Amino acid sequence: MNCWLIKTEPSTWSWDDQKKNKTTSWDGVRNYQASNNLKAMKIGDLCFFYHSVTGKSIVGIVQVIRTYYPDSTDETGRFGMVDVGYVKELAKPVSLETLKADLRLSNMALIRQSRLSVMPISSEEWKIILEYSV
DNA sequence: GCCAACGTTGGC
DNA sequence: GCCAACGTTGGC
Repeated sequence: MNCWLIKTEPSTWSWDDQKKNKTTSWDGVRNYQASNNLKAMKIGDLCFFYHSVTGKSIVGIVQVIRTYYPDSTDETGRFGMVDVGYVKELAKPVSLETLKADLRLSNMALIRQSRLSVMPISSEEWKIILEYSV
């Protein structure tokens, strides 16, 4: 199983929305690198749910429930999406500041490539981040 | 196929 | 609100 981190601006789609709706189509990705990451996701893969701009924290975990398929909101037909379902909320959100302060996480794409919206997370990184969330 | 101009993302 | 980083577009 692989682990991921997906970003969203709370004004567009927030953790509260996710909690209320349980599942959602992760549409709107318009970047090839991010889209390729979506394509590599498998059913059951876990994703950290990150609030960008407002919050700048990992707030919860979702799980892939449908693999890559065409994004109906993309007129060019170039990009796809996956469906994700609510798994759980972190007891404590993990802020970008916290992640940046831990040198073991300094290779994370979240830090090195701030504009990428879908990125893989190594199992070591996943574990470290989870420890901050309790 | 190069690159300038432009648009977008997201941290600060 | 600003701006750095970076992706995309389109003229040549």
